[in-house]
Amino acid sequence: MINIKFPDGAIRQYEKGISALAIARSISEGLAKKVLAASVNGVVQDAHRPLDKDASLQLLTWNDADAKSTFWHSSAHLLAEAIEAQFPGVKFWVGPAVEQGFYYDMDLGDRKITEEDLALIEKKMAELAKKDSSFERIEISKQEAIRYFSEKGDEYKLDLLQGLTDGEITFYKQGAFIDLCRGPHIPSTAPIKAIKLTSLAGAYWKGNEKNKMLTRIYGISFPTQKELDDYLLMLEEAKKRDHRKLGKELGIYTMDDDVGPGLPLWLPNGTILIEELERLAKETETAAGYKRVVTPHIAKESMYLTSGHLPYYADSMFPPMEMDGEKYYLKAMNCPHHHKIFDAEPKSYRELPFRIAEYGTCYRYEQSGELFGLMRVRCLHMNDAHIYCSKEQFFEEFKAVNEMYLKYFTIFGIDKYVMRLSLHDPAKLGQKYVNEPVLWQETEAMVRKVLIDTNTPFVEVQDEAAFYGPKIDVQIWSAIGREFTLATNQVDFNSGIKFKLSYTNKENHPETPLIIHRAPLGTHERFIGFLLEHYAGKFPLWLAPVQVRVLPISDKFLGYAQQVEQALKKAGIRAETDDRGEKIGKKIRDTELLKIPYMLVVGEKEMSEGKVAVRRQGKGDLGAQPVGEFVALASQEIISRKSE
RNA sequence: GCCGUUGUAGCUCAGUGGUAGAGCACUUCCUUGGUAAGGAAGAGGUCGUGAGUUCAAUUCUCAUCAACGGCUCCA
Repeated sequence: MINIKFPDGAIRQYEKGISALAIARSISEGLAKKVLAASVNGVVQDAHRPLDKDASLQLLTWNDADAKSTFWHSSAHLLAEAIEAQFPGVKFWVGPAVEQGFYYDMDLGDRKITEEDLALIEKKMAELAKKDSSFERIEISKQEAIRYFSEKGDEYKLDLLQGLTDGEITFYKQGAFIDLCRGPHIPSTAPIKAIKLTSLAGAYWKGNEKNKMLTRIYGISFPTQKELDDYLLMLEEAKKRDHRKLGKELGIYTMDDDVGPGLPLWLPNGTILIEELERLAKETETAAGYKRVVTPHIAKESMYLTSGHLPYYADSMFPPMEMDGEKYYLKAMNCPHHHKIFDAEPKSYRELPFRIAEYGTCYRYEQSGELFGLMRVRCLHMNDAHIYCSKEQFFEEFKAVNEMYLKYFTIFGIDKYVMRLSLHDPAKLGQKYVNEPVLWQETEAMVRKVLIDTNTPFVEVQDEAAFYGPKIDVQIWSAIGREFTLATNQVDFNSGIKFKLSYTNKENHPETPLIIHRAPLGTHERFIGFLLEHYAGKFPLWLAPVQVRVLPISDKFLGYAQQVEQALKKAGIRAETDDRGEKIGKKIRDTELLKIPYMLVVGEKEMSEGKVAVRRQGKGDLGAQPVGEFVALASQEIISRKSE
C-alpha cells in the first residue's frame, strides 16, 4: 500500500501501482471524467501513470493552468494525427501548447495547405477526437527511437533525438499517430470537444532565419463548444480596442502609401496626446533635475563608428546620404549626440549627475514584416534622456529612474506589466556584446540590487541586454496579445570609454562616467498606441483630445452653446460645439461613440438659468450645474491628471 | 527579410469577363426635437499600381506596392 496526500491535507492509502485516474474514479465517476492530468509531488504527469510510492497528489482539471496546457498539447497531437491522415508523409517538428492554444510545425514537402484545408482538418480532428483514443505512453531506448525515425526518413525527429539521452525518451501514441514526446498528455481524445484552427503561418525551423521555413498551424481547443464561442467573442472584443482601429476612429493618426510604411502622420487629435505626454514628461524631468537639449537629425558616419552602433545596427538604419565625400546617417538614437554634449565642456565631479533629455524624432529601418500600427514604426519620438554619473551615484540614479516609471504607471493606471532584467550571454562577448566581462558582471549586479532593494518584482532574462550593458525593460501586451517593451532603463559602461568621456574626480584625476539610457515612456508612438488600447479610447480628461462637447437641444440655443464653449476655452479646456441640425439623441450617440469625456446639454432651461446639463461619457446624465461650477470642477480634474 | 492571406466610396463590406452597389459618414432641404440613430434628395470610386491573355479585364495570369496573421529582428 502507498500513502497519497491530497491538497486538503487528507492522506489515504491505495494499492501500489494505482493510477491518479483510478483514484479519481474511486472518489467519483464524475471527477474521473474531468481529470486531465495529475500533479504528483508538484510534477505534472499523465493521469494514467501508475503511482508506486507515497506521494502528494493533485488531480488536475480544466481550471488548472497545467491541465489546460496539457489539453492543448494533446490537441496538437490530434492536429498532427488529422494532418497525417489527410497529407500522408508530412514530417513533423514540434507541437507545443502556447498561452492560448497550441501549434504544430511541419514540413509539407512540395505540398501546400490552404486556409480552406483548415476547415477540413478541423472536421477530421473532431472526428478523431470522438473515437476517444487513449494517449499511450511508450518508453523506448534511444537506439530503437533512432531506428524508428531513420526508417521513416524523419530527419526532424532524428534531430530532436540528438539532444536527448537514453532513458528519458518516450513516444506517445493515440489512434494511428505516434510521436516522440515527453508528455504529459490527457487520458484520451474525447474531452477535446471544440476545436478552432486559427491561423496558418510560416515559422523558421528552430527559429533561425537561415533555416528552412516550416508550415505552422495554430489552433485552440476547449472541452465545450460554449467555451470556444466565448473565446472567439473575446477575440472580437479585443479587436475593438486595437489601437489601429481606435486610432482611425478617433482621428489620432493615419498612414499613407505616399509617405511610406511605418511613418505615421499625427492628426490634430493625436498631436494633442503627444503634447500632453511631453508636458507631463517635461514637468516630471525638470523636477528631477534634467535639462533639455536639442540635437540634429543626422550625423556623420564617424560618430556612429565611434559609438559602435554601425557594426551592430547598420542594417536597421536608413542608408547614408553622401555629401561632400562624407556619409551622413539619419539618427536612429540620440545617445551619441548626447555624449557629444557631455563632452562639449570639461566636467567636474561637482556637475554630476549630468542629466539631459530630448524629445526628438529618430528613424529606424525596421524590417517590413515587423511594422505594426503605432507600436512598431520607422519614425519615432523618443522620450529619451541620458544620465552621466559616477559609480557611487549610479545606484541612486538608476533607482530614481525606476521610481519615475512607477510614478508614470500610477498616473496611467498601468498595472499589467512585467519588469524584465535583461542580461548578456557570456558566450557572445565580442560579438553581440562588448567584450568587457568584468564590467558586465559588476553592472548586472548593481542593476539587480536596485530591483531587490526596492522590492520590485522582476524576471531575469539571459541574452536580452543591449550591446553596451544590461537593462531593465518594462514589457506590456497589445490588445491582440503581442508583447512589447514599453519603457527601458539601461546601463552603459561602454560609450563613456568609446567617446573618451571623462570628468575630474575629487582627487583631481580624470574618470569615465557611467551612463544611463532611459525612456520611461518609451516612444510616443508606442506609448500612445498602448494607451489607446489600455483606455479602449476612453482617455482621462487631461489627455482627451476633445474634453468637452456642447450639445444644444436645437439651434435656438446654438448661441448659448457657443457662449459656453467660449467660457470653457477661456479656462484652457478643449471644447467644441455640435452645431448640426440633429436631434439631441443623435448628438449624444455620436459624441458617446467618439468617447469625448463630457457632454454639456443646453436648452431652454439651462439657458435661462445660466447652467449646463452635464453628461459623462459612459455614465449618462449627471444633472445640471452653473457653467462656472462645471469649469472649476473640470479644470481641477485636468490639473490633477486624474484617471477615472 | 521569410511564409501565408487580403487590397472595390472617408469607414465597414457586397458584387460582376461587357468600365460598379449597400449601410454609416458627407452636402442640401424638411423637421426645432430634452439624454445613444427623425425624414427626403444629392454628391462621391479610372475597383492598390504596372504588364500580359482577350474583341473586351475591376473580375483571369504574372509582377510590384501596401496592409493583415505569424516567424526572424528590435540600440
